[in-house]
Order: sequence, then C-alpha cells, then structure tokens
Amino acid sequence: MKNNKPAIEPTKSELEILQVLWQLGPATVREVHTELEKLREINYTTTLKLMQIMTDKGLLKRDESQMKHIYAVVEEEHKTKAHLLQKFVDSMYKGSASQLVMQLLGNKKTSSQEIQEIRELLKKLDK
Amino acid sequence: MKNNKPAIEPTKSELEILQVLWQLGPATVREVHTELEKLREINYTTTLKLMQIMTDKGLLKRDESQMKHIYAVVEEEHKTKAHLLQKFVDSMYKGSASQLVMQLLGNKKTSSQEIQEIRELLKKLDK
DNA sequence: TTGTTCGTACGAAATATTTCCTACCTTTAG
DNA sequence: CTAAAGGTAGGAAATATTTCGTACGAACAA
Repeated sequence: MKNNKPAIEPTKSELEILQVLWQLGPATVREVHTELEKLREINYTTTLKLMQIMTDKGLLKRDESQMKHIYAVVEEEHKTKAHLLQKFVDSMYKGSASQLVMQLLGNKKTSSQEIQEIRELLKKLDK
Repeated sequence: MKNNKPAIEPTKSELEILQVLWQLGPATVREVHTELEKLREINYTTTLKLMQIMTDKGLLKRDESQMKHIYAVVEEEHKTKAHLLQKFVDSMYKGSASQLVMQLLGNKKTSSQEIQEIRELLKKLDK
C-alpha cells in the first residue's frame, strides 16, 4: 500500500520556498534567502523562520549534522505539483481537465508556440 | 484602451462565494448561504460579512433597491478564471502552458475520456 | 398590536500567516 | 584572545483572513 499522507497545503510563502528548493536542490537557509531576495524584500530571519515552520509541518526535512543546516523538500516536485494542480482543477473546473485546457487555449497569453507543443505532447501519447 | 483594473485576488473563502454566484447567477445572501452550507458548516452572518467585504473590494456589486439585496459578480466568470489560471501557470510552471498540460496528462486522475476531449479541442482549433 | 422571523450593519474576537527582534552560540579574521 | 560575521532558536508583533455576536429595522403572521 502506498504512502497516504494528509498532503499538507503549503501557504503562499511556503510555496515560494518550495520553488526555490526545487530549483536549487537541497540548500542552506542562506542560499534560499539569497534567491528569495531577488524576488522581493525579505529579512533573513523571516526566511529562516518559514523554513523552520515548514520543517515542523513536514514539508521540509533537514540535515542538522553541520551548523549550517541543509534543507530539502520532503515530497518530490512532481508529486507536489500534481497535487496542487489537481486541487486547482477540482475547485475551479469541477475536476474537468479538458475545461481547463479549453480555458488555456482561449487565453491570449498562451502563444501558438505553446499550443504547438501541446499538440506534440498528444502525438507522443498516441504512440 | 481596455479596462485595466488592479485585478484583485480573491481569498479562498471569497473564491467559494464566487463559485456559488457563477452557478446561481445574481442572488441574495440567503441563497448563497444555503449553497455554502451544503459544502461546510458556516454561520449566516459569516456569509453575509464575506459578501459585504467582497463588495467593498469591488469583487461583487449589489442591488440595494429591495430589502433583500441582490449580489452579482463584477467580472465575468471567464475572465476571472483566465486570470487565476494565468497566475497559476506563471507561478507553478514559469508560464509554460504546455508544461502544465504535460503534468495533467501524466496525472492519473485525468481520464482517457478527458484526454480524448482535449484532442477534440485541438482539432477544432485547426479549422 | 405584538412578537417572531428574516434582513443588514458593524465591531471585534479567533485564527492563520508573515515578519522581525532579541538572545545566544560558533566560526573566522586579525 | 577578541571582535565581527554568520548561524539557529524562539517569542511576539504585525497583518490578513475568517468567524460570529449583537444591535436594530422591516415584514409578516396571529
């Protein structure tokens, strides 16, 4: 039987940190903070606190063997994103993925380049 | 030149109410509340307050000519959803719609039925 | 008329989230 | 050794969001 965690919802700020960690891989608070600072003004201890809270919640795990703790995400990027996407589809489109895609295709910001790529994806799926 | 509002972000609770109003069309607080109660426990005055706040924020407008005020969404469903979807794609997939679709296709909860429908959509787009 | 029901308004409590101050320890440069 | 720089921990302030109590007016049934 598969792992069946309650699947904790990251908050907005927590999601920011997950994204940085997805990009960097396991990292120190300092490294994450440096990235975050590029996006917005934020105090070092705020980043630290957030990461500590996330660790308590089970969103992150950390290696404390060194003074500079190394933080890593607990659930893999793919899985977390799949979960959040599913939640989004469920709540916004009553679970209908095709409705979401329809919206996407009608969206001006979705370039024809993107649409072409989506076509390719479906072709590959045929094989 | 097109309307260029700051595009206010609805909170979680506010989104719930928008969804009810999208379903019902313009409605009274009582009507919205009755729907909300089907989903979760909530006090009438809480629903009222939320809708009042949303009106202040400009998310809803209301007809006060009768004692039972009639509330309606300000921005059409399509537009609000497009905006929220875009935000989601931007933050989760760096703006890449095709990446999102890839995730969707790999998602077990997306049935082959859904995938078929997506194919149809793209065919129609060809014409 | 009168009291019960249903409506709005408003303030504030409760909760969730974000932010940062302060304390204190370790490492490192001089 | 000592001071400065850089770490973590924890509490609490600041904000944002959600929830509800209370007041009070209008409608309606008896």
